[in-house]
Amino acid sequence: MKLSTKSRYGVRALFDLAYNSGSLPTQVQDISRRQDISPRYLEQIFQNLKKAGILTSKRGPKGGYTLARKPEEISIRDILLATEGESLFVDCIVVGDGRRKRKPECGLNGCCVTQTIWSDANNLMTEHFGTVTLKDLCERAQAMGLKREVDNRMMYFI
Amino acid sequence: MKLSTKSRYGVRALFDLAYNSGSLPTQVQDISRRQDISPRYLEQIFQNLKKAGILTSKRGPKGGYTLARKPEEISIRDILLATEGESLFVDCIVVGDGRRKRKPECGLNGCCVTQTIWSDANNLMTEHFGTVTLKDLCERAQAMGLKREVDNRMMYFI
DNA sequence: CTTAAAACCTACTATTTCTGTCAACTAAAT
DNA sequence: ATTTAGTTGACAGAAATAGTAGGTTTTAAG
Repeated sequence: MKLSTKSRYGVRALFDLAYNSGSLPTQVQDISRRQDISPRYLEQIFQNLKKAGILTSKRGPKGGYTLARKPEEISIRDILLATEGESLFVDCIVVGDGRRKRKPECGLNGCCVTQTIWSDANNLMTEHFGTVTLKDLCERAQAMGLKREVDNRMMYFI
Repeated sequence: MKLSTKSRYGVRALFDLAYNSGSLPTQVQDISRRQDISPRYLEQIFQNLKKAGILTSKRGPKGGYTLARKPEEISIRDILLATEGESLFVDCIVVGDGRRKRKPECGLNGCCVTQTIWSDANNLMTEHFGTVTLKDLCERAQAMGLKREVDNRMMYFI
C-alpha cells in the first residue's frame, strides 16, 4: 500500500503554493516546473482539490490557483481526503457519518475481527494527519533552509 | 492507498490459524474454506510468510502450516513487513539499517519536506502495529463471541 | 513399495489502477 | 477580437494486483 502520486504530488504542489506564492494566483506551469510534475496531470489533481474546497481558481491572463484557506487551516488530512478518499487501508469499513456505504468485500461484515484493526489504524492516521498543516510544512522547509523562488512576475514592476 | 489483498488475507489467515488451530498443522484448504480465500492464492501468501519466519510448514499427509511463534509474539507489523515491504505510504524514504536503497523517485532527495511527513507517519504506524498481536485479535474475537471451528480431524478418534 | 495428501515452485493471464496525454471548450483580461 | 489560461472528458500505455494452473517434491499410511 503506497500513496498514489495524486496524493504525493498534491501535497507537494500545495506546499509549493503555500511556500512560494504571494497573494497573486499561481499558474499550474510554474508549480509544475518547480516541482517537476507533468502540468496536464497536475491540472487534474488540482481539479479534485478545487472540488474539495482546498483551492480556488481564477481564469484568464494573470489567472491561476490560490489556496482557499490559510496554510495553517489546511491539514494533510484534508488533502488526503480529496486525493485518496475517506478511508486509507481498506474499503470495507464505514467511516464518518456512514452516509456512503462501502462494498462489503467479505461476507463477515460487521463481525470481522481484522476490520477493527484497520479501522483503529485509520482513526489513528486521520487524527495524526489532522494535526499537520501546510504551515507546519513551510516552517520545516524554512528550517531546512529551502530557498523560496522569487516571483518573477514582480520583475515587471521594478 | 489501500492494503493489498496479500496483507488483508494474510492477517485473516494467520488469525484463523491462531484462533482455530491446536498443536497440529493446519492445511491451506481448511483456512481457505473458513476464510473464503482462494486456496492457490493463499499458498502463495503463505510462502512469503514462511520466508519471513512467521510460519513453519510440514509437507505430506497430515502436513500443513503452524505459527512459528506464539500468537502474542506475532504482531501485525511483522505480518505487514512480510506482505507489504518495509515502508507503507511511500518508497522514497530509507528505513531501517539502510542496506536496501529505494528508488529516488524525485530529484530532491534528502531535502524534500514532504518526505518527512510520510516518514513520520510510517514510524507512527510501525509503532502502532507493533503493539497489536495475533493474541489481541483472538481476544477480540472471543469477546465478540466468534465461534471456533471444531477440528474435524478429531472426529476419527472418538 | 505404492499411493495419496499435502506443501512447493514457476509461469501465465486477466483485471484493475495508475499515470499521463490530447483535443475541444469556456471564461476572463486587454 | 484576441490571447491567455483554466475546464472537461475521453483515452491510452504502463504497471501493479489478483488469481489460476501445471507440475514437482516430500511424507505419512496402507
